[in-house]
Amino acid sequence: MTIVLTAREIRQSFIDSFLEKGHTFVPSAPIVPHGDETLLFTNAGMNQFKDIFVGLTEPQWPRAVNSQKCLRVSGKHNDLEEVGKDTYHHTFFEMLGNWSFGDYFKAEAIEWAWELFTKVWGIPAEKLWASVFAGDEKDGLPKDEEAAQLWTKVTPIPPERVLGFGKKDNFWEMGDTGPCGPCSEIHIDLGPEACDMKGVPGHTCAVNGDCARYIELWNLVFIQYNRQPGGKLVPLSAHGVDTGAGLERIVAVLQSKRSNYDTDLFMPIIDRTSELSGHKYTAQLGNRTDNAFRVIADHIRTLVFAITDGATPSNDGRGYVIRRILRRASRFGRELDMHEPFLYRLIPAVLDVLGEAFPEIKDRAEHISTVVEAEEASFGRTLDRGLEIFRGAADRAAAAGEKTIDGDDAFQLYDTYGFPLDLTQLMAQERGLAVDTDRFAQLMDEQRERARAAKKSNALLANLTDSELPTTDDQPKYDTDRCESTLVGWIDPEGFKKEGRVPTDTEVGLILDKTCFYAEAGGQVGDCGVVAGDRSEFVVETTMRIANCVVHRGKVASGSFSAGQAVTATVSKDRNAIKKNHTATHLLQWALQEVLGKSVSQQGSYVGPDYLRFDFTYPKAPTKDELANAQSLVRKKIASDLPVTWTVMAKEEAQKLGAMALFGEKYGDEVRVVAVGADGAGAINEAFSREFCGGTHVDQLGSIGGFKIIKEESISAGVRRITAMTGAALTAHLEQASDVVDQLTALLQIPADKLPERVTQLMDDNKKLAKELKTASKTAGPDTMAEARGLLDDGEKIGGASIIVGRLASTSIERAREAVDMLKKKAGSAAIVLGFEADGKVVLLAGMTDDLVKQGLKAGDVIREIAPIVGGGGGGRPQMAQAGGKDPAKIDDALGKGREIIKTVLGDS
RNA sequence: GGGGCUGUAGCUCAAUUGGGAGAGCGUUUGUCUGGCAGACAAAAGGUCGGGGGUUCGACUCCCCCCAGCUCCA
Repeated sequence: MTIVLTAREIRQSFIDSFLEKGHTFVPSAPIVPHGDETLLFTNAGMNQFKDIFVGLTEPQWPRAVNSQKCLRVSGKHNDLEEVGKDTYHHTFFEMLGNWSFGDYFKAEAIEWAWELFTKVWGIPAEKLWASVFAGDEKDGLPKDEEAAQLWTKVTPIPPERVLGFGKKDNFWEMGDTGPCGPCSEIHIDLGPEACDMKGVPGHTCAVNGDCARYIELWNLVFIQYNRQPGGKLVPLSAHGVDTGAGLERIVAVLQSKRSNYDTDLFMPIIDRTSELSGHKYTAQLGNRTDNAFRVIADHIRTLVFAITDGATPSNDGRGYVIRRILRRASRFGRELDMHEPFLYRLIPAVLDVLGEAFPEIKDRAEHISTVVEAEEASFGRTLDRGLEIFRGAADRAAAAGEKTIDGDDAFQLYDTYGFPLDLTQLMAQERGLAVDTDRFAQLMDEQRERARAAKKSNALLANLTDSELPTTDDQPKYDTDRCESTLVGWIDPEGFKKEGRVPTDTEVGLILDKTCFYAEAGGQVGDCGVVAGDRSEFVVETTMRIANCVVHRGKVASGSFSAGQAVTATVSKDRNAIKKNHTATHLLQWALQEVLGKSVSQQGSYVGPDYLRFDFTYPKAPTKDELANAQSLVRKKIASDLPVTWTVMAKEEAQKLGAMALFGEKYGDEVRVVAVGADGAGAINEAFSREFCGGTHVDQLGSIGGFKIIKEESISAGVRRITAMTGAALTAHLEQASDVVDQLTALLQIPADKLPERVTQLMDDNKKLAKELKTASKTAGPDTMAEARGLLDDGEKIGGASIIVGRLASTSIERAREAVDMLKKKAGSAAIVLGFEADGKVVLLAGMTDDLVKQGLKAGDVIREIAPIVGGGGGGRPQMAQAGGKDPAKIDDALGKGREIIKTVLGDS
């Protein structure tokens, strides 16, 4: 009898078996790579080791083993569209891997992989096949004979089951440049019955033969080359091993399941979906509802992990990818007749499956749920609006007698209103219409092209893939803001350099052997300041870190620089303000947790010289009182003037002390802990606030000076942002505010505390007066109505129509218009042109009753003719038109002309 | 980073080529019915997102900014 291992046991046995072989377990890096803007999400096990393979940094361990959380939703590896259609594509998956950094190579990698498969997991050896790289002429690479021979030497596999394949299958590259090498894969033969291409003409089951009978289980990559920007391959001196085995697939094989979705990694989620929707999952491919089950199960896993690690749905970057995945899942929920938010109700099922291996998702459960539910609701609104617009487009197509909906309409629906194309097609189909998808695709390409054309790269850092950057000693940043150092080299758009000179006015990134500048990290901005040589000066605008190298970015202000030169690095005075803000940020987080509870956890922060910003998870808006309490707690601590200390300790130890870490941030084995309220590193357990933090801080809380929350707002569902100020910036801010108050009290001659009341009263009074004025002006002043009646009495007649043309005393446009209306009513049939002067300008009004309009006499025409006479222009509708002008002396001329036109038109008819 | 759309009464939205800021719902008051549901009538409620510009005149046209939605990267 065979024992079926659970996914949890399989993951653990992989790790254990490599621990026994001298590997160090390295926990999964966050799925959202915080420091790396070139990568949206962690998409391969090797991401966190990239710097090691590229040679930017030294490995901490010769061998490592891990289970990496991976997301494949964008860029080179994008599996989003494939999910659900088959049994094995996922957006989120775990990659099991063992690693050698210049340590063991092909022989051990092959032998240990075989041992794990056949001995530990008991996969029958006769079902396994191996593949090796068969060489590539274009790259001038020979067949990987070494690997081919090792297979038969270190494992009992017969030579006929070791096959060679080309670059596509057996040469692995991370990107266009960088470390790469041939790889060797282990495939399993699941037997003829597993083939899903039976009956396809010309199909024969084979390794890499596209059917489900032979599937790849493990990829062993032998890193031995570096691909340079021109495409040239250079052998690496230090070899490495990078292996990757998708946990989901391994679990399916070991649990004898046809599909990854049938394993205990997915079934609990699918079962829950089934409960919620009332639909049954039948594990069929090509079935609409089963497809939906798979998509939903896959996507909710992705959402849980991405949101835990700090991504949040938004309209650009990572957040946008998250939003799209959520919407896709929500959309597929409709296939299962779920129209209300449901995804958030699947989260507990995901926690049950993966919460033990990745405890961080449990800690964030409430936050994930808030975010997901809010976003589902928002998508519901988007769909509703889209439905309206779709109706319009479909009606238009139907009215024009078309059988297809315009590609432009479908695109607009998608591009502007976020209405999915497949939904548009589905709904079109229901109305017997098709969608012009060719046109849609064309518009999509145009949009892509526009975006590409607008893209500009960060030129300074464009060519660093190959550079071996020196390590900078930046320990002085914690002790001093001025230090002596030596210029090691610099980075310009061509890459890292140490030969030649950097002349005046050039923008580069200087690299020193030692620096007191703080490189941007953990929310704290990079320092600015000056790097000075004997007769030269470099102004540092910001400081950043690439691997272990600190780059001072800025411009040569005078003289020139060359490598080897002695320099003095001086950090700007802003540093003091930054320190105050950073320590205050820690106090704020502590105070918020005191007041709002433990659901407050840091989501991000900004610490600059002018102000600080702290983003944290919290499901609703804190009340005024809660904010005031938090603020007062912070101030009390500042007044207490307790000391701030820091120390470096093992990560486990720090965690035991309860030090707070940023969710989704990656930390090394040794961490720096900043403790507030402890006197010296030995007393760190006495501190009331302990945080993992590499930033710079004040020594005593008292020096922060003051603290004030300036603003509290929501930045997305479940995430709040507090902006606050300290020190000199706060003083300046308050100074400015108090100046305004002083001016107002002087102006209104009342005490400051009465200001709001008085201003409200003034506003009310003003409104009242404006209204009174409006009614008063109807009765006061010249009696426009009477004047108008006078004009009517004096007016001549043509046919039955009164011709009323005349000048009024200065009045308002409104009253004059009312007079025109009155005249029309009174005369029954009338052609009216009135003019008057107001504020040195001219206003002309014309009005025609409908019967005259029918005869061709239009107010607009008349007004357009006569307006130029008073130096203006005008227009309007046939019944009523209006003009303005600058020359009051010509009013009578204009009126005369108006009379003439009216007579001409009416006389002719 | 680059496009598209939207911003008008408490809410949902109208306003022809630039020329009277409106509707429905809601609110308040009054009337009707024994009370409620409701019906009828009246009223209140607007920096037309903000700032420039063009024009005699801008909700409307142009430019900039802000906010929301949405697509591409």
